[in-house]
Amino acid sequence: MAGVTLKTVAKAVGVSPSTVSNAYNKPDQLSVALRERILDTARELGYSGPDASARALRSGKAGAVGVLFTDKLAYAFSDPYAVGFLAGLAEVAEEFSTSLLLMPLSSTDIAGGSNAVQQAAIDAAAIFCVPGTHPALDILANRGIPAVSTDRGDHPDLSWVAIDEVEAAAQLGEHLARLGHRDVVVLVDNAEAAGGNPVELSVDEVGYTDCELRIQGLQKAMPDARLRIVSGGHNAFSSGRTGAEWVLDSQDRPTAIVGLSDVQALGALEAMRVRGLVPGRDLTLAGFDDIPAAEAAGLTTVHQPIREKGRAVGRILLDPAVTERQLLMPTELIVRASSGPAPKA
Amino acid sequence: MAGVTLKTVAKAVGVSPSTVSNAYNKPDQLSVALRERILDTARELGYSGPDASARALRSGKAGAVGVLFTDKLAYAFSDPYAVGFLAGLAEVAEEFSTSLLLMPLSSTDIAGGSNAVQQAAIDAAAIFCVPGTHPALDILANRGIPAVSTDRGDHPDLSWVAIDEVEAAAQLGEHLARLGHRDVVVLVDNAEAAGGNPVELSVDEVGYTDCELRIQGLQKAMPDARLRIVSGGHNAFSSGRTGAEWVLDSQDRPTAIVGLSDVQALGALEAMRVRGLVPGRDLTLAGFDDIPAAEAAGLTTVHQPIREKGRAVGRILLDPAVTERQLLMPTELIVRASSGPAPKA
DNA sequence: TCGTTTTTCTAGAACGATCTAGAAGAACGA
DNA sequence: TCGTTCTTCTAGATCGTTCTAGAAAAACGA
Repeated sequence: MAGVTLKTVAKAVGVSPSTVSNAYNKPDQLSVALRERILDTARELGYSGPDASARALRSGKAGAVGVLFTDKLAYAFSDPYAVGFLAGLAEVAEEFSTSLLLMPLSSTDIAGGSNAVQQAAIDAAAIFCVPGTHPALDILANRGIPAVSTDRGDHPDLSWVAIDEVEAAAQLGEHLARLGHRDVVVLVDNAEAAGGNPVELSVDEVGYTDCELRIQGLQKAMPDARLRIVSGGHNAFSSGRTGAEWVLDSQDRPTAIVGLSDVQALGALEAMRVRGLVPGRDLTLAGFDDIPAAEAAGLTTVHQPIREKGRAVGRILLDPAVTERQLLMPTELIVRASSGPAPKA
Repeated sequence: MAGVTLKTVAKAVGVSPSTVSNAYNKPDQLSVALRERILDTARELGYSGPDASARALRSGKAGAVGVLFTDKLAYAFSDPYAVGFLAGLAEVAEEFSTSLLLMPLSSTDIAGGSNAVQQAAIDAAAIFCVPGTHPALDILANRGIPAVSTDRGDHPDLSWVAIDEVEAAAQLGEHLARLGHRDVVVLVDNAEAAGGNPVELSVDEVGYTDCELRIQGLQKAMPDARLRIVSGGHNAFSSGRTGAEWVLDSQDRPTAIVGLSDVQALGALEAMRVRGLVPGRDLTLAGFDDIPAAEAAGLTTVHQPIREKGRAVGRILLDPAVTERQLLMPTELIVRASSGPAPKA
């Protein structure tokens, strides 16, 4: 059973290895009768088709697309937004009989040679919310692996499927400004704040391109407002709650809180609920992404077509017919009950 | 940049290919000075480390674990239960610097040689809710790839991390029986019912082992009850709704509906809501899995430690120190507002 | 009938690494 | 000084395929 290779089968049937290979890969290159004889013999010998690694080596195709997430892989699954992206990508991957390789991005061994991004046998890569400065991106570029990012990069030859972050956030900012808000706290994802101790950051410390741009958009739309940036940790429900708790319990409460992701905003919602604060009346709360739970919670947020984003990335990576390399997706401000007029001072 | 291999670097430095290989993989096999010289030269030449496929071929290690889901990969992401499993698995994979390979299981080309299960370069596989009869499992066995399933199989040497499906369902059945229910519809995942046309099935037609066992458990706990099995399609919110609609609009309404997954039960909840039916009062509704949304919806369900299940599978696959090959996880009946006494006839 | 095309199959060289065994030289102890 | 051990490095085989180029046989057209 072990050690059965193409050669073994070839010898057993009495043909050349090439022919056995063709029996699997190019059925029209040999007679039907011979092909069947080969496949039968293979079955008998317990040969289960050409070895994946060898095939990948020789043909230069791995049959897999890598997926890069920031931070912990396990974290990615806690955000329905990320999961939606994955679902869209998986749809296209499935269509092209390609597997998805989820790679851990543990920053510890990025410098050394033994990290997943180096090791991975992939034909292309989808980059989801990874800062443009991350070393893994250099490694990919170095390996010559085509990649599509969910952030617009600076390089004109970079591929991406993104939204106009600034404009999207500006829409939300205008909405808040119109409601009279001039004191806003923005909840962001930030690794340094991990461990349950919320911190206030300057714009430069944010780290993620998309977050920076969204903050820019808010500022642009509400130039007179005071914007404070707060992080309760990684992008997660609990971080949103922790961050919001810190803000709500401080002396200096804002009139509105904006979560740069819905999961964070929903965490903040929980913090408000515990304190008996009604969103939209006592304090305005808004999110970003428009995940399914946002609708149920009545959360004002910015909708982005996440699943379609995943599909588009997949198509750019896998479909040779698709030539468009940079795609801007539409966004839409969804106003729900969680936002209301700022209380008169 | 292209075509730079170990050999190129070796020639440039003036050493043998083996030494360059060692510079990457066995740093203690050569002097520090030489190693640095090699790595520097590699950087200069634009060599980005040993090729993944070649390494995999020669060393026999792919650095990836395959994940098999039933049905469409994209579907898997729509169930928080599946996502939770994935998150647990990812946690452990991350720990071992191993990637996760999500493989599409399109049943069409399983017979032919060109499917993902054949192609995939993986060291091991996690099998999530795949019927024991699925051809992909044979392929894996044939390839000699160790696998851990989330269903208890018949073979004593098969690895699994599972729950006692019969017992778990029996707990729920007892609860329903105690409430006086004797007419129950069970909503199941079934591909044949796809397309929005709900069907009633016999036990033999269900297909999924876990579903069959759960039905057995219900029957065992409520021997006098009439159990009807209905499917609205794949395991998803919409199928649960469709199936429930069909049941609710029929002449022959049951007093209780059990979704064999929470997403289906929540879909049924939606169907009830639209019809003005209050769960727990007009009709009892119960689910299975206890996903986060179940709590918010007040759904009676059977809790299973899904994330821990994922972790356990990961450890069996990756941690050589773990010798336990079969693990039974605990379950717990969670009674919430959606279940109540059956109306007196 | 004879050249030409088509079908069917093969030899042998890649693909890019890692492994096994062992050689050359340095370091060591007595 | 000599044998022994340790460090550092290398030659060459090997992993299991697929690819390129072309040969042999069969089918075809005039």
